[in-house]
Amino acid sequence: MALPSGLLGALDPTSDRAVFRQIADQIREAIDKGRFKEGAKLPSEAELVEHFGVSRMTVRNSISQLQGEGLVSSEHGKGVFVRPRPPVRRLASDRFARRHREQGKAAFTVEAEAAGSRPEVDSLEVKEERASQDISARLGSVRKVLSRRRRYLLDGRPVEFATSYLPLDLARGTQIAEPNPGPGGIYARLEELGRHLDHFDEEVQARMPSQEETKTLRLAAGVPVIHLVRTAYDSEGRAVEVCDTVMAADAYVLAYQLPAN
Amino acid sequence: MALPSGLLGALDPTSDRAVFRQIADQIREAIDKGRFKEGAKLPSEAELVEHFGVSRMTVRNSISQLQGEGLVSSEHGKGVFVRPRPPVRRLASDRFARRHREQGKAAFTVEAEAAGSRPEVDSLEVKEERASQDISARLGSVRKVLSRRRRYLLDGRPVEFATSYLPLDLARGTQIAEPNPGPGGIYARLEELGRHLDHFDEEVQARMPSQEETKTLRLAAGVPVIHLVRTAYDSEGRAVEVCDTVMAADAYVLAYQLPAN
DNA sequence: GACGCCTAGTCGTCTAGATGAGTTCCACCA
DNA sequence: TGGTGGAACTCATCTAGACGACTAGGCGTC
Repeated sequence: MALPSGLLGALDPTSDRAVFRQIADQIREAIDKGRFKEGAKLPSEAELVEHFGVSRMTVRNSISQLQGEGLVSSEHGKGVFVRPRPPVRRLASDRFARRHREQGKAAFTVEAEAAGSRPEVDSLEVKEERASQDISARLGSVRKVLSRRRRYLLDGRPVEFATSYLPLDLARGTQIAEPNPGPGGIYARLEELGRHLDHFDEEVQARMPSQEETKTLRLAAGVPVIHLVRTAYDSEGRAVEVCDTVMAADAYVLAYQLPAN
Repeated sequence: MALPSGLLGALDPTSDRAVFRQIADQIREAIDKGRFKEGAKLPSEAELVEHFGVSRMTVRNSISQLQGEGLVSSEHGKGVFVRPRPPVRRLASDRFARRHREQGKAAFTVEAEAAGSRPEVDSLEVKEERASQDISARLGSVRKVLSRRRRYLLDGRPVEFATSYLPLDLARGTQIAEPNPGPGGIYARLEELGRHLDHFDEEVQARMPSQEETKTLRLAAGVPVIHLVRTAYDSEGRAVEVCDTVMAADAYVLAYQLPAN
C-alpha cells in the first residue's frame, strides 16, 4: 500500500497554497521530471490519501485539476494514467495544391497511409439545406446549399469532423452531390465544372469542445479543439465552397507558409 | 432565496446520468438559450442547492464542470458568471508583409489602435543564451542565440507572450540587441543587415496552458492557448529568426491564405 | 465627506463517510 | 478443461457539515 519513496514529496503545511494544489503540483512535477512516464499509472487515490495524510476528496480534487490541464486521464475501475501524447498529424499549407489533387486520391487517405496509419471516413451525409447566416455570408449571399458532412478517423480514433457547404445551384446534379465525389474529391469536380480554384482562406480558432464535439471526437478531458473554417475561391473571386472543420487539438499541428512581401 | 421559476428545470431521478451532470446540462442549456446572458450572474450555490434539493458539493461539481468547458467563471465572494466572450483579434497572414513594416510602427500597436484598443508591451527582456535543441534545429544548428522576450496586452489584459530567437553572431552588437529595436521592428533591422526576408513558416498547435502560462496570461479556467512557432527565412533560405508565441485562444482568430496550385 | 468596522452573502477548502460501479484475477466447482 | 462466482481493488457519485476568505453595502465615527 505504501508509496515508493522519492516518487512524491511532502506537503508544506506553512504554505498558503491550498493542499489540493500542492498535491497537484507534486504530481505534475513528477510527470514533468519523468518519474511517471507516458501511459503510466499514477498511485491510486487510496495510496495518495495515505501518503499525504488528507481526505479522499482532497486527493480527487487534485486529480481533477490535472485532468483539466490535460495531463492525466482517469479510467473507472482501472486507475489514473499519464495521458500519452498521440502522434500528431501535420497539415501543410500546400495540402490542397492542385499537384496533389491530380494524383486522384483523397488528401487525408494519402497522408495517413504515408504516415503508416489506417485512415477511415465515417458518417458521410449529403444534404440540401438552407444556409446559416454565417455560411451564406461567406459564400456571398447564397440561400440554399449542398452540405457534405463526414468524420475522419486514424487507426480507429476520431480526429476530425467536417462539413462542406457549396452553393446548391452549383453542386446539384453533379457528382459533388454523390456520397463519393470521385477521384481528387470535390475540388477536382469543381475545376471540371469550370471553376478554376485560385486560393483558400482559412480561419483558425481554438476553444474547449461542446458536449457534442466531445462525444463525436471521443475527447478526453482537457483536450481543446481547433475550429477551422476554410473558404475556397475561384479565379473570378467567387466563393465556391466553405468547409467547417473541428479537430482534436492533440492530434494536429497546422503548418502555414507566409510570404514576406 | 427561491429561484425565479422557468429559469432552470428539474432533475430526472430515473435517469442514468449523474445528478451533477444533469444540473450542468440544465445550466448549459439555460445559457445557450439566452436565459442567462453573457456576464450575467448565475444563481448562488445556496440557491441551486435549494432548487435541486442536492448537497452543496454536488452543485459545486456541476459548476466546476462548466468552468472546465470555459462556459462560466467563478469569482470568490461575488458569484459565478457566464463568461463573456472577449473581442477577438484577427491575425491576417500578411501581417508581416514588407509593405506594412515600412510604415515604421509595430504591427501589434497599429492593429490594436485601429481596433480602438489600448496596446501595451511588457516585461521586455533581451538575453544571450544557449539555444535549446528545438530552437537550434530550426535555426540550422546554431549554438548561441539572442533571445527577446515580451508580453502583449490589450486594454490591460494580457493576450500573448512571445520569445524571439536570433543567431547570436547575426544580432550581437546591432540594434536588435537593444530593448527597442527601432521603427519596423527586428525584421526591418534584419533587412538593413542585408538579410532580405523571403518567407515565414508558421506552426500552430492548441493545448491547455501550463501553470506558468495561466499566470502570465491571467487565463480563466477552460481557456486553451494557441502555440505558434514562426521561423523567418531570408532569400538565401537561411533561417534568421524563430519566434515562439503563446496566445490566449479566446482572444484570437488566425487567418491564412493558401494558394491553390 | 472620508474612513473604518461590521455583517450578510458568496465561493474556496477540507473532512469523514456511504454507496455504486467497472476491472482484474483467482479459486473453486462442474 | 473451462466456466463461474466472488474478492479485492479501482474510480464515481453523493451527503452533511465545518471553517476560511473575499466582496459589497450599511452604518457609525471622526
